[in-house]
Formats: sequence, C-alpha cells, structure tokens
Amino acid sequence: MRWEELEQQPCSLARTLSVVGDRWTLLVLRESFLGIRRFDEFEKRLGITRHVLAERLKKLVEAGVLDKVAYQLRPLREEYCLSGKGRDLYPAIMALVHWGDRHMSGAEGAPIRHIHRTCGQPMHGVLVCSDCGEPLQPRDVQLEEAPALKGQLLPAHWHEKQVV
Amino acid sequence: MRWEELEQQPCSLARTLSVVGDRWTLLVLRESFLGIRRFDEFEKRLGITRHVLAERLKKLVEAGVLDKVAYQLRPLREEYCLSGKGRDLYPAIMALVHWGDRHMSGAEGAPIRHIHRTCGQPMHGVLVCSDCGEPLQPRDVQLEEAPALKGQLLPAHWHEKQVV
DNA sequence: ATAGTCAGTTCCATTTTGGAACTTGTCAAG
DNA sequence: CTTGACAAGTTCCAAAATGGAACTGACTAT
Repeated sequence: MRWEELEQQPCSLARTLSVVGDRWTLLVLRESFLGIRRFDEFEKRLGITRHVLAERLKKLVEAGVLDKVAYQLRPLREEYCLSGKGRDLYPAIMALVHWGDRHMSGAEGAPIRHIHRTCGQPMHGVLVCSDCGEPLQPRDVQLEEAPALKGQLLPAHWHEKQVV
Repeated sequence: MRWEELEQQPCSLARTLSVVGDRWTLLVLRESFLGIRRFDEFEKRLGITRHVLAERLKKLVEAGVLDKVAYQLRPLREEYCLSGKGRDLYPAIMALVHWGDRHMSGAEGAPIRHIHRTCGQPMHGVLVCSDCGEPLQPRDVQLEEAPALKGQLLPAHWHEKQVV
C-alpha cells in the first residue's frame, strides 16, 4: 500500500499514519512542541538529512499540521509553526512518550520527567473516557461501524467474542 | 538515522518509534486489538506484502509487543497475541485514532464510533494528568531532563520562553 | 572581494518496500 | 500412491525511500 492509498482507507488510524506514519515525522513535531521552528535547527537537533527534512516539512504544511510563516523578507526566510491541527497531536505524542518511558527506558529511567504546573506533581498522561472520565480499557469500548461501512471493517465475529 | 540508532536515543518518543514508527506496524497492532492473530488473516485484512508482514511480526515479537504462541503442532502453526506491553499501546492508538476522526474524516464522519460500555455513551479518549485528572495542555507541562542528561535534550532557551 | 548564513536542491549509493512465485510440513481426497 | 489444499513463511527482482555529501541562490557582515 502506498501513502496515497493509506490516506483513502476508511480507517482513522490509517489516515493518521498517512501523515505521521514514518520514522521522522513525529520527531519533527516533537521539536515543534519544544519551540523549534527553523530548517537548520530541525536539522541540527535531529540529525535528519536536509533532503528528508525538506520533504517532511512540505508534507506537514500540505496536511495543515504546520504553518509556514515568514520571519524576514530580503532574503525571504520562513519558519514552521504548529497549527491547531498540529497542537491536537499532543495527546498522541504524550501517549507514545509514556509508553517509551514505561517500556523502553533502561535502568536510568525516563530521559525526561513531566511536571504538571497545574497541580505541581510529576505525572504522565492517562487516557480517559470523554464522557464519564474513567480510564479506558480495550474491553470496555464497543465499536460500531458507520452505517455506510457496515460489515466492512470489523472481523466477522468481533461482536461475538471479546478479544482483548 | 537508522532504526538501531533510533532505539539508542535518549528520547522516549524516538525509542517508541524504533518499534512502531513506520507505515505498517501500528496497523498490524490495530488488527491485533481486533482479535486478529494469524499470518494470513493479517495479510488479507491489511493488504500488506507477506515479506513485510513477516518482518514486522518478527520485530514485534523481538520487542516483546506480541507473543508467538503455538495453536497446533504437526504441522507447527503459531499465532501472534498481544502481550501486556502490546496492550499498553492502546492509549497511544486511541489518541491517534481520535486525531484521525477529528482531522482526517470526510463529510461522512468517522468510520467507527466508540461506545463506552461502562457509561453507555459515545466517546473518545481524553488525555488527563495522572495526578490531578485535568486534561493535559502542552503549556501546563514542565519538562525536566534526567540529571545525567542535563542540557542535552531541551533547546537552550526552553525554560525562558513558553513556546506552544 | 570574501566569507558567512539560511533554506533549500541535486546527485548517487544504500536500504526498504511492493509484487509475485516458490518452499516446507502435513492432512484429506481420489 | 498421487494430487491438491492449507498455513506460514522465504526468495527474487524491480521500484521507491533514505543517507550522505556537495551545490545553489539570495542576501548580510567585514
């Protein structure tokens, strides 16, 4: 499956991955969340090749995740700023970071600690139900295909056995 | 940067992406969460090539995200089941799905609706502070480098200006 | 006039992916 | 006893993506 096909899939995960599903894109966005905006800063901090960086930034701008904003004219220089759509990736990034903290840290523990300014405590992100606020477990979430896609997305016997 | 280098980075996001940072891996895991376990079912449902599928499954097993379990002997047949480490990716996947629902759906809306069995309501995942339960905003999260990495991870003036 | 800065682009070798055919161990049917 | 089917891969080759380094163009500073 090519990138263009991924984007067309009737699956929100596939569609999201058509934007951020590669080795580099989320690392570029991590830098954006740290305040990095300029081409050469991304390059230096990431050790990405200019070639790939230029391509990723272009794709993110086309996807509306970053905005390209001039910070000087003569010569024209532009920087890359998170859009609202880009900022909305924060929970996904934090969830991936927390998984890495838990499962990919060595004996030294997590490289970065997060302190919630609101409450002053060290913390991590927890995914809860938008309605009742309980932490989400796979087995508590019932999936329903949109009417137009009935029978096309879920495995045949998904409704009969509880799987995870 | 190669995959092996990614894994060595002092960054939990990079380390996580060394496992799931490509076009296919999270889609394989999506199928796992739907109860798919066998090689040919993954292949049929995803439209992935057998070549790449075999490689991804092997990598996920090596990473401890999936367990390879025999479901028959003679001939030996094995299936791939989510481990605890794999199940812990659920929040990250749900966060990515929610972003796709919000930002990558067409006029027809999200392909799949989620109902929380616990409260009976349609819902999505919200990332909140593990300590106080407030929804997380980038600007409310203070980052602190682990002592051994002081000054190596955050941009020079991160502590002075609030960036996002 | 010479060097430096920034944001790219170009070129080529290496790596990864896509697509299809082939392999291995076993059972079941004819 | 031969043939076919099945599941889970492996092999092979062409096409696409990535890594690495050098080059370009529009300026500014010395």
